[in-house]
Amino acid sequence: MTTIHDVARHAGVSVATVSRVLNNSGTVRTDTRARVLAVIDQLDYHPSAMGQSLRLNRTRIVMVVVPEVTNPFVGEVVYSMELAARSRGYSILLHEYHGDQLTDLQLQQYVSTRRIDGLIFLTAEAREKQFQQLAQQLPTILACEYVDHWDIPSVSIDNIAATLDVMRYLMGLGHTRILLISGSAGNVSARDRLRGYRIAHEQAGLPVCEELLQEAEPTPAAAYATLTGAVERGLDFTAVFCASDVLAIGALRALQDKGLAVPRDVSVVGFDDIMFAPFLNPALTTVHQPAREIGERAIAMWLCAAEGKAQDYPVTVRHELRIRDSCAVARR
Amino acid sequence: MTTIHDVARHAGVSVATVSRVLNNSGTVRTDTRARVLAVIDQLDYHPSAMGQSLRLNRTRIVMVVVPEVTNPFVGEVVYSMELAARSRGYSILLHEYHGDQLTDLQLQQYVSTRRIDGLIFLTAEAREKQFQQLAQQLPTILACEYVDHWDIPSVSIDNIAATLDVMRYLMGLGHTRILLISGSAGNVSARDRLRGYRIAHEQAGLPVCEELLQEAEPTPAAAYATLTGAVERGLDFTAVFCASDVLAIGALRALQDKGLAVPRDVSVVGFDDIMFAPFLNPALTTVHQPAREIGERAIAMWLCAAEGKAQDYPVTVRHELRIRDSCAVARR
DNA sequence: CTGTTAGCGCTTTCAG
DNA sequence: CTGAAAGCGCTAACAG
Repeated sequence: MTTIHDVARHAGVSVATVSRVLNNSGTVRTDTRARVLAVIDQLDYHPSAMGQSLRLNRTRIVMVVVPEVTNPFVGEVVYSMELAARSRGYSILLHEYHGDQLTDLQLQQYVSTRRIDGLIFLTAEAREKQFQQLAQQLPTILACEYVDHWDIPSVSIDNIAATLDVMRYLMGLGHTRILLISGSAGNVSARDRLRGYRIAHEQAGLPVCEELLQEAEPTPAAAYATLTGAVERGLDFTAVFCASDVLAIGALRALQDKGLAVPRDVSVVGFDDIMFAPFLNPALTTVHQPAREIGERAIAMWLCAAEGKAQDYPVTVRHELRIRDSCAVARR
Repeated sequence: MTTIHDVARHAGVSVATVSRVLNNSGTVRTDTRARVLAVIDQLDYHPSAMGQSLRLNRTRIVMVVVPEVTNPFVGEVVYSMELAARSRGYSILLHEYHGDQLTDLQLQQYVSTRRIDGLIFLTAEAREKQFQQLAQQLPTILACEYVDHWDIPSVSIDNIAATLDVMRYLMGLGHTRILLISGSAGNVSARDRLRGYRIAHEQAGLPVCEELLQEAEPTPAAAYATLTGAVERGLDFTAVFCASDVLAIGALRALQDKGLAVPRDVSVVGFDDIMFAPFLNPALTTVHQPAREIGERAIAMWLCAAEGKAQDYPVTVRHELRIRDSCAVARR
């Protein structure tokens, strides 16, 4: 392993000088610099990240805390974060989070041992307290969600407005009994989508029927089970609004298996617009979230926060209801 | 920031002693240990990861190189790797790889600057040379793929056997003109699936019709375009075998949009068995890969390699053809 | 059983 | 413009 000392010795200069040419800091005579550069090249020298980290007290690693990489929407956001971070010399440490205490502890460990320079949360989850505590210790950004009473930089769509778009669209088609399948309640997005659901009913002067509010684990299988159960119980509804496309895929199938045609008998709307949405059968009407943009903005905002610069937040990016083939006029 | 020196001072011992109790190394008198532990607790001391890294020359970070986190199958593998790694005190640094020179360079940088302890490749891609070079420098595992002429620990299903299963199933249903949509050619899995395709034809005494061999980017949209084009050109086939479920989703839709019913007119088979496969319409017949198991085994194997222990490889895990509703007897 | 000490590889102040 | 030296936080060899 060749170190800065080897380079210094071979070039006949001190390590300080090598460091200067490495970092373009201080002043180095042109010919000295050339000599050092030549040796660096010849020895194929690369400065040790650990040495630098210890000295500078930063790792150039930011941890991305996600609820489920397996969800293509999350994957897309993480993907763009990785590219954006890398292009700025940072790396992404991936961390799955499912709201358990052990993970809380592990997260705090990462922070305490200074293994990471900062955090980006893709989920604010139920454990807001824990997250707030972490956010106090390191630069932190919230992506995909927004929490009113928490003063932290965030980038997301307006989840409530998006839900209202969906609800108004559905109500415009004559639907009044809309089944909501949301993710677990701790999730802010789920909360916002529920909130939007209620507001829409209020605005339309319609009562919210609590039995139409269903929760499911974030898998198609769970949504399938939930919806199958609802149909079997004879629950009365003409449309289903799923808090994510992942859920919608299970919902679509459950309805079809129960002999209900989509959209003829029941309309279905998803959320996220994952890459599969337009190719489902029927093509899924859903809320498009600019995943790539969210990822890139989150990284940019994190960098900004890490440099201690002031910035405006929350940042709200544009969503869009993509109308495809899974909704029709209510027949009842 | 509290350091080991603070702890030592407060406990009235030397840093060596603190280090000993921290690492359970050497011998420490019970009461001394208790005193040190108390101070650690009181000061809420956590050893600096950077200090340890520099000293021990390891980061406890392993880089996972993936072709596309956005693919749910890949997501699932990465997910299980993250959990498995974490439970052993390691973290996952995510790195998207698309076969470009810049990324090759960045990967080498990570290795040269000793930012990571090792590598796990989810793709062997075209750039085998580059990967082999990296593998020489750090403990490396290949997951999901197997390369005959490359002596490296790997864990994967038997891609050729799996393809043969698919082909025999399809041929058993009377299909002789089977369209193959594979990912980009550099990909080993794609190569194996193509190889299996050819072997099956040979065994059946059927000629391989080159025009039935199609390539597509790994997105449903690309598969959709490819297949739509094939149908429009009047290409004659009764079944489509997709090298991944992601492709199959696009294929399914393309056929339906062209007025071809699946499976009545055309049969479709996917690969991977992502969580959406059973919920598609029709439910997709596909090859199940044990994603979780692959991820866990890969981490275990990496650890083994990192400790310099000998191990048997390649490890072949079980695949399974999951027959669902997207295939039927050929009508021509 | 415990302390002293020498680094791991790097950056940066301070002198010159 | 350059070098000497201190020190980031830690572990481990060595001495006692």
